[in-house]
Amino acid sequence: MTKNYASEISSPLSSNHEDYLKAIYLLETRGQKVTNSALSEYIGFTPASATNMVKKLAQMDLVVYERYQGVTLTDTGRRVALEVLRHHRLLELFLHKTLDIPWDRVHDEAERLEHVISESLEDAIAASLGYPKVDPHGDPIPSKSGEINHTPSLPLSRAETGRTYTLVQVLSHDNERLAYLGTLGLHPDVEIHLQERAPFDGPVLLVVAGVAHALAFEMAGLLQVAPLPAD
Amino acid sequence: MTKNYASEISSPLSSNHEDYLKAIYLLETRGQKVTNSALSEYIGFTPASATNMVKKLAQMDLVVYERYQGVTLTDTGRRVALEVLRHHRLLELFLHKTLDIPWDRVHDEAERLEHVISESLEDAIAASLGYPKVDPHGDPIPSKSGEINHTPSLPLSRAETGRTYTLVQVLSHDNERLAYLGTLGLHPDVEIHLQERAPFDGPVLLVVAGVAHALAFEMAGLLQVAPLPAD
DNA sequence: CCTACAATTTAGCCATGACTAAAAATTACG
DNA sequence: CGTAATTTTTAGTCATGGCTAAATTGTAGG
Repeated sequence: MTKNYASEISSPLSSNHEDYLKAIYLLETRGQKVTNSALSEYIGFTPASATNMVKKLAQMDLVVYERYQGVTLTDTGRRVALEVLRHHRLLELFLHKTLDIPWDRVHDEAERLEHVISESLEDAIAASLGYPKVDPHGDPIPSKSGEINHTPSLPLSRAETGRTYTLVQVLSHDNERLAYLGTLGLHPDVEIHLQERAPFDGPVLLVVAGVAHALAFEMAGLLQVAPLPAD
Repeated sequence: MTKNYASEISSPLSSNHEDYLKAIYLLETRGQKVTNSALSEYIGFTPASATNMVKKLAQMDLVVYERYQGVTLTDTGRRVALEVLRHHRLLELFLHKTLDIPWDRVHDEAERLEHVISESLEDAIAASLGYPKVDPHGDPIPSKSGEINHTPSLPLSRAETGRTYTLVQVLSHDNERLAYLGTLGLHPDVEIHLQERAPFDGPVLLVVAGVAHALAFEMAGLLQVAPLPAD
């Protein structure tokens, strides 16, 4: 299990180290400052444990940490986080496409597998999938060198009525929600016609594959869409 | 990662627990009594560590352990060992067939993956492979209910000269040895004609796919063969 | 600007499971 | 059958990384 980032790092990283780094990355992406309590809530440990771990990550130069001020990834830390995220998303797609595992069940499995696959297995998986760019939820898969490109998109809840969009990304890892959305045919790449929006952030009326559905406002906020090219 | 054996077991098992149980199973299969030092050597820890762990496994009713007398699997312990072994061998075959990973590189990968795949992923893998009976080395894959059938076979080093055999199993996990055997075309299911044997456990002359090779006695001892049905 | 409240960190505890060194039991041989 | 050599276990240490409770720091409102 020689890792790509192995050369840059003093001591080997546990699954937990990797989970923390991944969490910090994802929280940083959300924009706000990453406090230890936000981090602890995200990973499901107590704030004290997060402080503890963050200190260790700082010693390894994976994060910059100043007491009471929150935490930031270093370049090396970001490399690690992106590698884990690459593993995760490649695995999700692989499980979905190669083993027909429904998109609402790939996350938990990938969550464990991501920490134990070797670089060469990662490569083999990427090759067998044709070097894909997004996972089954439309989340971008970082490249081997750590680049990640976010396709421009907007939440369906803010889109214009009367227009047709392509669904590019579903911002949820909640199994039940995903299963529900799946029953409506709402997967990335599907076309959605936005028929009507109730006022005051009310539900949304949309048409997918000729069938009309009502969707709660907050649910529509999870659906990132892009206008059709010729629209 | 709800395990099949979960219902029978008090506390969850770590990867290490599973590795110990698997090792005990494999050593038991070899026939001799499983001492803690044999066990410790097999798994690569000190004898003291093995004693330590064996005590814990005994508390969990996974093994029967009597001081200075070695260790034996209970029925539950054997169930766990066979489940891990099933994971391992299914994964080896899956990596080999689905991702074209050479047979001399599947072992180490499977060694880590076996501890983290869910029962449902195990099922999906087994189904996608058509419920196979053996892994790429010819080792039998235990069934979901814990049955395992050893095809009758004999080591090539004890076979009769002048006859043709089917290679059914290669008893080695050493990467280099496997790679070497692979270059000779020696994979399970291949036909081997045993041409000649040097006396006093000397090398063996055999023909594989029309090509003659000399093989050291000990290497031939790793090749389990069965006589051709009509021979 | 000072106090009260919330967020954060520290201190100290626990379980896990490796290790070494010393003690105890077993085995083997004269 | 008793003693020496070997095997095995025990005792005690360490690192990891979670936890709770207490102390500290930051922040917001009067």
